[in-house]
Amino acid sequence: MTDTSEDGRRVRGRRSREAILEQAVSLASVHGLDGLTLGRLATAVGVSKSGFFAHWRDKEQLQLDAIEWAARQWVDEIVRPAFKTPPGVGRVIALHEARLRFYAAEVLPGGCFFFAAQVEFDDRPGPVRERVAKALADWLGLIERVVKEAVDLGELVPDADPAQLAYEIDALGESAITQVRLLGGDAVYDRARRAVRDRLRALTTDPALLPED
Amino acid sequence: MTDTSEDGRRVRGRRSREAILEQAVSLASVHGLDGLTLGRLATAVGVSKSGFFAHWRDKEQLQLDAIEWAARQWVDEIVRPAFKTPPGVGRVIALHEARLRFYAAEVLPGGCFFFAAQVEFDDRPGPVRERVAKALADWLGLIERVVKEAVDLGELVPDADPAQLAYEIDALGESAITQVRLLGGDAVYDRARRAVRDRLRALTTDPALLPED
DNA sequence: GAACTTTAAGACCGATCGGTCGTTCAGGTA
DNA sequence: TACCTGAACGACCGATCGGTCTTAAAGTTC
Repeated sequence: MTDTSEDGRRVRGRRSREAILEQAVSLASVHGLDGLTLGRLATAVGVSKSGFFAHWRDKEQLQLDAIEWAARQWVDEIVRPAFKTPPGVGRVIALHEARLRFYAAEVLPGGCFFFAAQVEFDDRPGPVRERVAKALADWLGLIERVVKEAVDLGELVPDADPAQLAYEIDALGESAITQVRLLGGDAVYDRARRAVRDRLRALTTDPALLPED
Repeated sequence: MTDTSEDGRRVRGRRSREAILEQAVSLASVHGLDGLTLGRLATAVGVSKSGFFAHWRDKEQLQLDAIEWAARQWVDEIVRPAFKTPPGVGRVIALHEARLRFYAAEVLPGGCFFFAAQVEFDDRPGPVRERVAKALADWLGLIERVVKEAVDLGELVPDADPAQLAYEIDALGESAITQVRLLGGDAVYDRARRAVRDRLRALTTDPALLPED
């Protein structure tokens, strides 16, 4: 019996498992990974609380799988679309703006799953924290690589520091979601967009590579 | 009997009230304003749970007062020291770096009280949310005014956009605390510092106003 | 159809949540 | 002394927390 068999029981199980995970990520983006209680999740999905334990050993396992699910979503909705833009400055901008579009589209009711998870677990040791840290490191590493590509292609000046720029681009994108949710106003997204464009404009070898305001 | 009387009972009450608030801000910086449970707080302060209700009607009132306390701390530890630097670009930098010093000094065990509160309450309606939103708006407004001062003094080019810069400076400072806590490494603070210096250097009328790297 | 596996439900557990109650005690007033 | 006020306590409340146990039902294998 292989993993790819079509055992009707396992198919059913996998479906409800995925339905639960999707709801879990949504709920966690609002209430946080800790505020994501089994009771809330159960009623939201329409499943009995004890039914969870057929799929996950305990809440922590559920949290870890929810992170995995959210990471996949992040790649699908942000990284992959942005990578349709060819390497270079354009791809750096595409990555940043794909993130802003993801926020603006309100894919998750709470705005940003990872942001909530980072703030929540940055000082609580354990596997969840480690997984969240890895997600952040991966994301920063990804930006850094895309920036480095642009440098290697000669589209950014050679002494542009990819790690430094990765920090700045992430920071300028991250703040948008909190400010939008707390203070409202579309101006925030414009500022986040403009900030990165201005920053890159100062470092690009050919201003024509950048879109106008 | 005036408010300034020295009724020993009220003096005692005020002292324990302040001791509780201080602990509350510390705990909330770690566990969040919601994870700040009365039981945890009680044992941390060494007070019985029910004793709280002599001072606060309910948990929400305690949360609101904790925010007030944290706001005062923010002013005392960051704004006031930075304002010793005279108006201009120097004060803009002083404000940003005072914040980073506040983080680096680990004044609060959880890093940043307001950051945690913002992420937690950005989508939960109620007075706590409104108070947190006000705190953010005040902080952004403060940066904006300090930037505007620098423009008016001619230290920044006239078309520098204070609101835009306020967004960027806040974002570049905010990200530091999460990254430091989650990934560690002092390089993060250096990046946050350098980011703002570079940004201002591009807009200043006199490079001598800015410190070297 | 019997044996077995997987998903899911219901009843229930001890712990903890925010909060109320009546009481005690220290400090101040008459 | 008698009385009053404010701070703080222990006991207790219903609700909910994460989690366990037993059982039923659906699907697969022989």
